[in-house]
Amino acid sequence: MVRVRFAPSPTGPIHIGGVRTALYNYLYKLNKEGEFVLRIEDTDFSRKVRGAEEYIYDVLDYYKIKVDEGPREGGGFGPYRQSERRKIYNKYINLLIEKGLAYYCFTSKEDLLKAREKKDFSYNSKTRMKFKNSITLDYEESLSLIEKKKYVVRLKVEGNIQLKVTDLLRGTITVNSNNLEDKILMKNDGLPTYHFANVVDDHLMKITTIIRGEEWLPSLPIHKLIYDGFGWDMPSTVHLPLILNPSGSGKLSKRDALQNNYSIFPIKWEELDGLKEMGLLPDVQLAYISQLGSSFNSGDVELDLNKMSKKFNLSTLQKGGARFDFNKAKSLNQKGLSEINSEFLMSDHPRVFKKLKLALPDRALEIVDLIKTRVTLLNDFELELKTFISDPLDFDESVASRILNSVDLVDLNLLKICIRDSTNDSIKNDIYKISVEKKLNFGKLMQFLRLSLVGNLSGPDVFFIIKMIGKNVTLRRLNSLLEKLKKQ
RNA sequence: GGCCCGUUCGUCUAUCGGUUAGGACGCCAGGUUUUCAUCCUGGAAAGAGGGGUUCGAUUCCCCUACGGGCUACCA
Repeated sequence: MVRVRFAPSPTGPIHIGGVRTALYNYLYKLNKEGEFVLRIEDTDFSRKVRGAEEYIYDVLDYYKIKVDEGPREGGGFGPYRQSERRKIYNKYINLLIEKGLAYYCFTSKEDLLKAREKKDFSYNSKTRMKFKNSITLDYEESLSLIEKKKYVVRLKVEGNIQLKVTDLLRGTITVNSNNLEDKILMKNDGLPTYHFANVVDDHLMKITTIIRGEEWLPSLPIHKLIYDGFGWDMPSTVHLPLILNPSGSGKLSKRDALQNNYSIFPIKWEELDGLKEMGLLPDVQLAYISQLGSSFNSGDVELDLNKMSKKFNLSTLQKGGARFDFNKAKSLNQKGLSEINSEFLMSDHPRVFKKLKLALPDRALEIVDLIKTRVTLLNDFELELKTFISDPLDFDESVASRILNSVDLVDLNLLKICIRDSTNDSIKNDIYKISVEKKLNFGKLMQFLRLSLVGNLSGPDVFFIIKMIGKNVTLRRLNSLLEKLKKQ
């Protein structure tokens, strides 16, 4: 049974890098018919942000990623918030200390800071003898310091050992333990650091495959040492390439997004708009994100999670970092919108279509059916739909004068009669007939008609608009423009 | 600085020793259309550099360069 986990820390809104990690874990779980665990890694009290855990759940809900076990769902391996697992960590850290694989360290933060002023300082097998810890101090002294609770627990890393770790994506990596530190496992506040909590939890929660970001790769040897210390098997790991800023310089950042008018967040966080607010469909977001760092969903892009999971395969993963490209996401959105069922679209996004439904309840569906092929973002509907909801407020004057240069205002009045006396199906022919009879430019007549209906020269098919808004409204708009021009 | 991971069109990617190095987005040109958009057709566009190994390297190895990550009592 494959068990995967998504283990974010609630230190702020998760961004699409986190979403991709969640997505790949979820797809892998679906593909292998396994289980998906959500674990909240909240061991850093000072960085904890209110609402961040709710945001994680909101985002998973939004994308329809279903959690099998987690803080809200429960499960047989809880609690699923690390802050609620202190007892467990205490038990296991003691085990490690008893085995002589970890030790108490009494060096203050200040002394540590001082030691770091020396270049290339590392707290390791060579330097640990220079500090106060349960290895250098005698038993009595250590005990009294431990009782004062002013200690951390460090992993005892033996020097000069060639360590081998294997990553499913990156193969075997060899590191000499001289390059490793005696990492802190338990902090002064009695909570574990990431390295320790992570290993203990993944083992206890029976995680079989760890899929996470590449930023964790350097600490893999430390984790390996902890697993070995306990005599536990290490889960398989996959370290995903990072998602980079569009410019390619560095990890995805909020600042870059803000400056370049895109978003790295799924949904609104405080004042920050997410991709949702920018008008991207959730499944399009996911499909796009799925392409960053892998090829399983390129070509005929799959938007459905279940179908996506059928294609998902670890062997399609890429090793190099991938830049985020908002324009490509937009293009995918345009395709997604043109293919989506209009009824679903309207019921999923009621706010976008509220005014239209009010104005033309019987025709809204038909209008959306057409307009959805013309827009890129959900937000574009507002502009495109305006024509069907209300009369244009003003007209492009330069276009009007250009038309009047070649067609007389009196002749333009013929359009009114034409529309009044025609049926929906015959309008086009009738206008064409007039243009021939009166030797008028058909194109110019059309331009004028469009100008009166829309206010400028772009927009959907004129006759579609007329059919939707009806003859009365059409004549009203036509009249309004004619009157306006007559006065000039 | 040290350690680790990477590097194919501008971008996301295909290629698992022999290909005219393929696709997608973007870009350019043309076509369809009453306009804009869509849509269709075509085009320009890539193996970081240098050494090996091999009959043959984008593919395997080494070096260099460049990029990224880590280097907290943060995750």
